[in-house]
Amino acid sequence: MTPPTPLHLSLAGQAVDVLREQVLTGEIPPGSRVNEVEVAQKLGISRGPLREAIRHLASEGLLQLVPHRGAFVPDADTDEVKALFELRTALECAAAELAASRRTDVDLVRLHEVCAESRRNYKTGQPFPYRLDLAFHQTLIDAARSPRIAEQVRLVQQRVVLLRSALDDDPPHQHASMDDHDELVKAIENGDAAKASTVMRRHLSRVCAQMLTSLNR
Amino acid sequence: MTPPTPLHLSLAGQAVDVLREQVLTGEIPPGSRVNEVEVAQKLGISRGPLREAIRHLASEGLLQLVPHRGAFVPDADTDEVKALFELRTALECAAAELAASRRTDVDLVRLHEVCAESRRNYKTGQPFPYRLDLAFHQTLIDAARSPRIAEQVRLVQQRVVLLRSALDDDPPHQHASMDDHDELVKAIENGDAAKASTVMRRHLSRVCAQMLTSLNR
DNA sequence: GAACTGCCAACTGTCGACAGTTGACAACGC
DNA sequence: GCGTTGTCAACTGTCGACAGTTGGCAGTTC
Repeated sequence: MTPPTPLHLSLAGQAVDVLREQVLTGEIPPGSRVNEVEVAQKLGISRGPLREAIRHLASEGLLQLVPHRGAFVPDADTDEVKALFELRTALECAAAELAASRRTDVDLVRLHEVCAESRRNYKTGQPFPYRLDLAFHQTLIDAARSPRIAEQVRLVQQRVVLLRSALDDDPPHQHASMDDHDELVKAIENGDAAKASTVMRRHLSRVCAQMLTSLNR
Repeated sequence: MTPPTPLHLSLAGQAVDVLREQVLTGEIPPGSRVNEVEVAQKLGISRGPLREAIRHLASEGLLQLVPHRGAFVPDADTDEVKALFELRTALECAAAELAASRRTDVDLVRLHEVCAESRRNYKTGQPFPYRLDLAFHQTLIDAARSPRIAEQVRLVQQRVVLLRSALDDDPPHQHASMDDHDELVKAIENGDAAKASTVMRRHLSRVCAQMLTSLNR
């Protein structure tokens, strides 16, 4: 039981969750417009809370607001991918450095576990699920113990997911990614911040390059 | 006259500007609450646009939302300062590296000019104005030519300004800061990304330490 | 006197309606 | 035919009012 728990999310909060899901899964495709009255009716709420939800998602970069025109799902674009990965690199390299000096034994166990699951999945011959890639980076971020950096990384990763859905990207090259991840864990385990940062940079640069290839075809 | 110019910022947009100013200058002091009806009346608008403005500022970190209680100006707090400067260091070090490899001659002129103005100000014996410090960092960020990083840096610096107003911080040590800035410009001029990053890290760590001292007294 | 209970005012969350703007299409002039 | 102008429907921006929640205060009980 949760006695005085306001598990009662506001309508705006619920709308944020639903809309975010629909945007990230591509249910609302990139480039399309979000009609306030239409969506509000569909969700069974009035325009007020929905507007708040839209503005919130816009602040996360999942929607673009145009005055008097409405909200649009941003489309993939080369410059945006580059700019986003420059930000992601700055954040995640810093996180990798911090993780190397702050990680606990529990963090290491978790990191190894994610890597192990990736290898198990690899043996099945199935494609590398984004879920596992995200899980790895999430675990690493947590090990860095820097709430503000973690917050920003989460937002950036969210936008990367959106970009992927926009350009139906191939799944990441599992073998290369797995090796990068393993090397990262090793560096973090050894407390080698410089190495961790270098590996992370190489890893992200590879992922970015792949997305740019997907974009230009 | 501005014929078809939509220089006509929406009421919500105007409210954002006014409120941001009031929060950053401490006119609405840290810890205090923003009453929707009261402020809306004062601004001569209804609660709708004001709510949007409040939510927007909350997404920038200048206000904290508490369900069913309202919006509060966040108060200074040691952990928050540390976490914020970890984020700022990650972003500005990356920016310094990028600036070292991307800066144009015009960028260098601008950077030198800001440094020169700081030295001129120093000779007058007046305290180091935040304006000059901000101008330097802003110029450096522009030279990095990374829009997403620039955007985040601006948000972080804004929160630093808020923290300063919260703990009526001493102005930065002009001499040390000026030296740091000069060294940074030199590294950027030489295209030495590693050096630029190192100097920036030292600079920010010094500024952070000073803020923490101000906080504990 | 301390703890509990029930009320109350203040405020936020939500709604429906009106006003202003935009983009598109049709009518018009050349 | 092509550019211009006028009109209109659709949509966003804004408003005022109602409903639900919160924290505090008075009253009650032990």
